[in-house]
Amino acid sequence: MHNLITDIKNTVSINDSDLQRVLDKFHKKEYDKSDIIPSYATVSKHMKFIEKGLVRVYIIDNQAREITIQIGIESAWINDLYSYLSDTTSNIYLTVYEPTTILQIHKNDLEQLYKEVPAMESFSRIKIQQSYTRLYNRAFNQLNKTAEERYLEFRDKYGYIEPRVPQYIIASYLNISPEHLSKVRHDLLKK
Amino acid sequence: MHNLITDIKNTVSINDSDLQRVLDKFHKKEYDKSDIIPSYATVSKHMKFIEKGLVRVYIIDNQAREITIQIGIESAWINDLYSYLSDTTSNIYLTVYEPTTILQIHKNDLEQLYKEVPAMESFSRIKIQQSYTRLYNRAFNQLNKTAEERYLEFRDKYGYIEPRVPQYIIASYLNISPEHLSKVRHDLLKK
DNA sequence: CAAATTCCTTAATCTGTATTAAGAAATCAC
DNA sequence: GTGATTTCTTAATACAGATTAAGGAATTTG
Repeated sequence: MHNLITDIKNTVSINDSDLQRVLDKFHKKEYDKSDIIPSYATVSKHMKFIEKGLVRVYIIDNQAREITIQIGIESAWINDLYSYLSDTTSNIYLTVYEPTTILQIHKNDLEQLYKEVPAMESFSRIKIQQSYTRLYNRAFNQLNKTAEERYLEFRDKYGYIEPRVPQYIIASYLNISPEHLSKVRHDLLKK
Repeated sequence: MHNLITDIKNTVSINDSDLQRVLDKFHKKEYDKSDIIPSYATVSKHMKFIEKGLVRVYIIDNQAREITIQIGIESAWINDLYSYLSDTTSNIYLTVYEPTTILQIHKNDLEQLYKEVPAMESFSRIKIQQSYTRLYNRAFNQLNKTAEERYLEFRDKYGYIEPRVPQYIIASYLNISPEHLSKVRHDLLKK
């Protein structure tokens, strides 16, 4: 649980006994490459932390195209926060691209912890804020950028993820066709 | 403060003395049509509630185009939540389209209230969650829709706002050119 | 290691929406 | 109410990126 402990300690200050109480509520789940983590059509009831591995979060739009929302690796939280927060059915798919260890906590347990360990209420608020700001950046900073600019920004921020997933998944994260990403990369080489 | 009281009571349960304590921390600001509410290049320190009126929230992109993020009317919260949450300088402009009454609370006062009035911590969490889900919907549900579909969805959800602002502002909210919105509307009439 | 499958590239064509331009309609200010 | 300003419409042209198609490269599987 090394990465989880680091993540909590980096986010809030918490003493060791409280931390232990929190960790006790997490459950480990192991997945293999190509596994699907159940999410679609269910109501999300867990906050999920990637202790190790790589998971893609995506939706399928009304033209049957996959749009990648997040490519999560070690120390990322993945979840359909929308479903989790609003108790609605999830539209999100989660698939595993590397052997992956998930540590997850049930919403009920987390909400119980808010009462027992005040730092955790803070923790959740901060995590939701981070999700908000990340989504905001993605939605608006990329609204006025070309495919090439978006790709360069992605490489800049998340370049270390690039070699770990097929290129068409990067394309679907950038919301461009795989063919166009291929062209963008080709054109960049000539510059 | 009628709309604010209603909004708080609709969001959390709170007794009258606590409510009064909360209301005491809000300050009233009046603006006229065409006024600019200071925001750009400052760090947002207030949660702002529109008691009455209409305010447009927008950014200016790197091609000097305005992109409308939110068109807020009575009972809407408007803010650069990104700036407010992350203590960074705001990129957002706020302009007033009708005589407007804003009720605002300072971040310090609100955080103080979290300690004195627990319902307010809940209140903030719920409001941030709502912002998140709204942004999510806008970012992803509209990603795979044509301009026409987005316009129809807008009219469906926020049609009552349409007559209160110029059409080119709706266009910039939908992220299309005013000319194209004009065409979309024209084509819809023929259907 | 061969065959199958998945992934990537190239190139031609197509499409939705932007841009430019200009005039018409509506609204505002004196 | 008239002129000035703002907003909306129409239409021609331009362009970023999608789609389609097909072949090549890489990776996986038996």
